[in-house]
Amino acid sequence: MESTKQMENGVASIKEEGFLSRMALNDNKAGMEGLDRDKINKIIMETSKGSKFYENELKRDQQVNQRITKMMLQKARITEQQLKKAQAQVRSVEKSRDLSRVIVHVDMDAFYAAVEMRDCPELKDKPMAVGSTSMLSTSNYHARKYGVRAAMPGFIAKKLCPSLVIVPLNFDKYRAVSNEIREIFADYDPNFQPMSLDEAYLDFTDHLEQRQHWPESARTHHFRKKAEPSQEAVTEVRELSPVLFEDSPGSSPSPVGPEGVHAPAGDFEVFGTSVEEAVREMRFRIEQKTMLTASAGIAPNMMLAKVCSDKNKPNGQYRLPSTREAVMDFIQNLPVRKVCGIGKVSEKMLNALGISTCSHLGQQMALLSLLFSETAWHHFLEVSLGLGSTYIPRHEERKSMSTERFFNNFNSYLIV
DNA sequence: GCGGATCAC
DNA sequence: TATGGTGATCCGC
Repeated sequence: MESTKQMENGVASIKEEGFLSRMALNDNKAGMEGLDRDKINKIIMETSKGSKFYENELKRDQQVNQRITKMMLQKARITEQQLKKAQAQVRSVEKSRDLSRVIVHVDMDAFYAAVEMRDCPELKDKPMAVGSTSMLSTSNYHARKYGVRAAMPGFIAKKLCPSLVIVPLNFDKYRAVSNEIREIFADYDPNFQPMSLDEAYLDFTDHLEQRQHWPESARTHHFRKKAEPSQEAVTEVRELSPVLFEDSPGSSPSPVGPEGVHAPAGDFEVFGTSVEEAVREMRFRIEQKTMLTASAGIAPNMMLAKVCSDKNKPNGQYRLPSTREAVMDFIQNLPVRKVCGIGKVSEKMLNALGISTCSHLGQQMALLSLLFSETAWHHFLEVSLGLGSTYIPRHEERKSMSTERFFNNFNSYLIV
């Protein structure tokens, strides 16, 4: 489904079919819809050709191709016994499904770029990226329209978008903002797990239980006040927030439901007691405190929450209901590449077997048990069933995670 | 165990 | 001119 058309365009005289999957623009992330990928990839390839980097990538791609060839040879035989074993495992893993937790993944929108835009309003209208001529960390929406994105070298980005402004990294500033948002995270889950400066997993379960008994006053939050409060304070403040994307979906409109959720009437807003309201409240507080927006995903486990947080990015949220049906529906057409832990190489190997979505994964478990390691296979199995971790380790526990995982895996062997 | 590969940020 | 730096895990030796 990928690059044959591009190859015909003479982008490269490379025999290897999938080399572009390594080099080319990665549209796995948000904000890349509807741009001229062929043209962008052509520039990327032409600029890269002949460089040390290019040769190295070529070599590594050939190694992957060898792995695939080897794998295809093994594909030949599959025993009845292996098929039975696969089915037994599916049943035992299914029994471990836990839908009782509410896991949230939060992710700041274009974090570094958004911080720089906030602090330098002239940048708002310009295509801009944070990093250097060698490497960009992130870019704003305007730059993304040109194909400029994270992990792209700045000098290639300049070819794609000559007017691009590159702002150097300002880690102290990002750390300070990160501390601000982490204070808010802690109100919802004191054991939240930060993944980086701008991203975290939270377990909302306990918060939600308490929240049911909270009075409105505890769920009321104010808009940021200006130093000299004018009548237009609220709207003025809203304009301060950096506009990241033109087609931002925005927060899901607060449903005026049985809880009586109201649109903001004055300089404050009352949030309801549902998960969605709690997460909306958290994002509201982040925006009021930092003038930056965040996106969030709500799901019964970490793997799903992460995928969900990408769904309505930027400045949006998505909730996946905690039922087996909803989860399986959601998984059905989900590309395997979207799943945390499945990267470029795994994707390419799975594609070689005709597997591109999670439902394909489920259909091919017997085959995969023959071609992949026990741990990789087990991971694929969980993904195909929409399973993931429901336990978020606290900071201190992270170091002992390796033994933790060992025991979990070990136990699942014993069950079979 | 150790080095190489993969993955995520 | 020029394609990150780091930490974690897994795999095969």
